[in-house]
Amino acid sequence: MRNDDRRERLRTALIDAAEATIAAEGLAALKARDLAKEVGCALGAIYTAFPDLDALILTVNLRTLALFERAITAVTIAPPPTGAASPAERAAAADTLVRLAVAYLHFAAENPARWRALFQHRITHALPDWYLVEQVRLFRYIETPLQVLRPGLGDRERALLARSLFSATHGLVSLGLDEKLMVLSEPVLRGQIEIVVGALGRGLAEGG
Amino acid sequence: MRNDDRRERLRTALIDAAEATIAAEGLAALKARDLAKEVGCALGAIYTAFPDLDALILTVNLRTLALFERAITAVTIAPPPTGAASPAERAAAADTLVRLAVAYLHFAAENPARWRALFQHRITHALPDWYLVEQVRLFRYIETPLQVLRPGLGDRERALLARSLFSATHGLVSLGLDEKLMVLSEPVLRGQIEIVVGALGRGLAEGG
DNA sequence: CGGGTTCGTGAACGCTGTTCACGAAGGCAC
DNA sequence: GTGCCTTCGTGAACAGCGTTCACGAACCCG
Repeated sequence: MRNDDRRERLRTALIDAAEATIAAEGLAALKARDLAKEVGCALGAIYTAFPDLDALILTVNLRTLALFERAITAVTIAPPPTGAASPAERAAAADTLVRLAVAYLHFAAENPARWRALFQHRITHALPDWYLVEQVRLFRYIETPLQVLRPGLGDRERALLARSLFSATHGLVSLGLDEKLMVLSEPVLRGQIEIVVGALGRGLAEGG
Repeated sequence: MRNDDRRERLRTALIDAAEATIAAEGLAALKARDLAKEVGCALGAIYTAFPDLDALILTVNLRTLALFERAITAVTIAPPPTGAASPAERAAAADTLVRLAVAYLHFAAENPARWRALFQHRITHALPDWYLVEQVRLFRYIETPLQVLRPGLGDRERALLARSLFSATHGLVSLGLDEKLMVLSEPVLRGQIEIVVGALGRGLAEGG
């Protein structure tokens, strides 16, 4: 249908424009009227492509997650071989955790507005499934080295610990870059992450 | 002066009403018109007592910080004696870090709306000095056990590490309680905090 | 009691996201 | 091609927000 084509064109045009605005000026600068003007459609047309601006923002955030994944695939390790890991393999796994955390910091520092939109955005409705699936998938990057470091953990415990490790790292990056509590330069913050995540890896490896 | 008295009455009435609203319904429910109706003043009168709602919110947040301090004084340890700490003292310091983190979680879980207002609030202007001073003061609760655990650290490094430890804990609590990433019950989250902060303490104590 | 100053008042402003009656445009039967 | 029906974008309008400001009341002082 010609109509569906136009709808799809409008959708992508809106996503592109919203992404550009968020990346350049932040989530707070995203206004419905500006958006309509940029893509050359009427104000109400936005709401034929998305139920509300929240849904549009969520779609932009999905793109950000895809961008982020491309940034961390470089520091990933292979899935663990069956059987006990050697001390060297354990050390490599701990090191991967640190590299992942540093990669997270680096992405946040390089794409501050995009990255902030991921969390600054306050949800009213429940998150859609396709967004949650993406989150779960990304956590595997943490679970893999964790499986080497703590092979005794069950699937649920490992998934939970992976989320906790991410949360801790996110706290470091979030408060370190945001001007609310402190503003740290990226090198200083990287040092802190290496210290904290490094200590975490050591502590997790030794503590039973 | 009679006028100054009324201004002061208005100020405290506004803070009280704002605090009650934030505690009961969250920061998003705080509206200028509702506030004026509750304290029985005109809409414009709010702006004779505070430059804008942000300043009022910040004052409420200061009260929250005071509340929080009362909640953590119970788990504090005495300032470290000069000289090297015994292994038992080091273990006690590591344990204090865990207890502080758990106390932070507990406070956040008990006062969710108040606590969220501390961070949900997006700043436009720079934070006022009296607010920053309060923040610095509260960080000493973390720095004290840290000084026992890592006596070799300089003042700046210790202050930085204290902020990093707080940031990591805040990440755990923030993402664990907020429904964005996951919703964990307080006991489960407490377990995660004990695991992560415990591992952090061990890793920091051993790693030079 | 008059005159000057100070202060609260609330209608109004500018901005927001979202809606909806309307008119234009597309598709279809004849 | 023509008439009709449906379908869809349009943008004025709505409800709500924080903030402002001319105005009138209330106060202080001589």
